[in-house]
Amino acid sequence: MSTPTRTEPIPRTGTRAGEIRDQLHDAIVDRRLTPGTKLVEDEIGATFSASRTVVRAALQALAFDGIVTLEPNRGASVSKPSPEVARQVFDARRMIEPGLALAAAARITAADVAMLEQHLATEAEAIAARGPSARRAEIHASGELHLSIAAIAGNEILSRFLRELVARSSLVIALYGRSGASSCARDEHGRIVAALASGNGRAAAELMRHHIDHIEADLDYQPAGEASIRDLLKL
Amino acid sequence: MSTPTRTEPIPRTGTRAGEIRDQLHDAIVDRRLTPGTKLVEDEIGATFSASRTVVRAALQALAFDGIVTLEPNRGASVSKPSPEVARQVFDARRMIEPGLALAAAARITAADVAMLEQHLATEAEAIAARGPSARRAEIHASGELHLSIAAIAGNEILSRFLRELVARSSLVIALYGRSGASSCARDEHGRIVAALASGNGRAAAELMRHHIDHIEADLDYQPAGEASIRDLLKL
DNA sequence: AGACCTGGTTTTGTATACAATTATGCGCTG
DNA sequence: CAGCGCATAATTGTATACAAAACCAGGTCT
Repeated sequence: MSTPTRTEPIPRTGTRAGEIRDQLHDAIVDRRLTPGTKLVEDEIGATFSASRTVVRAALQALAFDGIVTLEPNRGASVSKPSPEVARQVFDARRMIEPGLALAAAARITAADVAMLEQHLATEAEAIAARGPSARRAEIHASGELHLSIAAIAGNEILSRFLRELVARSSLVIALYGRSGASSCARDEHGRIVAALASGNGRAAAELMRHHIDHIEADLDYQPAGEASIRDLLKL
Repeated sequence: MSTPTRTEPIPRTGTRAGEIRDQLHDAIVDRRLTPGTKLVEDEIGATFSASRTVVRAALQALAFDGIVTLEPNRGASVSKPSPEVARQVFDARRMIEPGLALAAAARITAADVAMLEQHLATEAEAIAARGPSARRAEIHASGELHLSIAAIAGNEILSRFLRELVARSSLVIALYGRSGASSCARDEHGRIVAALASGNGRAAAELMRHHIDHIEADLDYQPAGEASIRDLLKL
């Protein structure tokens, strides 16, 4: 390999696949890698100076999360959730997140409130800024807020579920979103945080439910790609 | 779709690793492999005549489901969920399953009802019979009923979440259960199915919530193993 | 022209080899 | 006889080799 000497800063074993998985995860969630992109094992391995063995482990992990699709003998690619799956993602979020908000309201501390408001500030900053990098930061901050609320609720299993749902949501929005209701969403985020801060769990849960409705309402479940051709011919 | 029972489980990599994963999954869920059991790659490979490569993929998949724990450089073992994790499992089920029952009631067909009643019959049969094999069948049937209700609700993502939660529940019950409230549970299963069959979603959801409460009430969250020694010394 | 074979190329699936790490057993010492 | 090192065995982490499958391009036949 390219490392004849043992000067590696972090030679931690077992962390290599996790590193690659996280990098790919971030790249997919903030849309540097868009749905449908082929993920060739050799390329990724070359990029991260790792063997296919560890790359495969990383891809498998992402496949479990549903954001990468593995087709036998055909390799991995960034998932393209169907409209049906997209609906299921938001149904699942509607089922989980209001309850999570309710639980969070019962356990939230002053430090938690400060952290959430920090997230809001970061998000506002990203929204105000221009450029694709700011868009990525916005997506990241928005997801982070939802995940932070889940973390406050204190259930790691549900947090993990939500992590998957948030990641899949990003793919769904990339495919079916019609731009710009983000500012609306940010305002809703503020209200949710306010409700949580005042300990009003019921209100937070209700706001969260509406928030998810609004996000989904901004989508246009027209199948992308080949189906759009078919639809165009019909019109 | 008003799908039958067919819920495709989890993304499959090859077919080989999936086979091993499913076999191990079943073995863990119906307690032929108990919490803490070491899972050595070579042994499993020899058992299934497969190389360590595929075995590792299978173990990784099970680790992602939370029923196998992977410690770096130390290998895999059947998970021993802590009382804390156990509580989180049931909290998560309380958050998901009543809503799933509600959704199922709105979509259930006559064929679905017949299938659920078939499950009830199988379960009753297993309960009546003696021996460890019957116990395994009982556990299996009980889990299958919950998963079938999820399948009727028609959300594959939530079905997968519940699949994980049911599997983890089996580990939790193996560790902290104090035997025999199963018959009680079966009765509750019958009532839930009846509510679903009559289209009474609210009732089904409420019954489901209580059912989960009852399952958890039968647990004794005393840490097994070393902690019990400590407790014994204190008494 | 279009469908269809066909060879070479790419990419994945699986096994295996070797290095790194952890577990184990045994003799030694006090 | 308990405790401690140290050599050795087991086991995991990672890279690589090779076979099978899919992909691609060009040429042939109808």
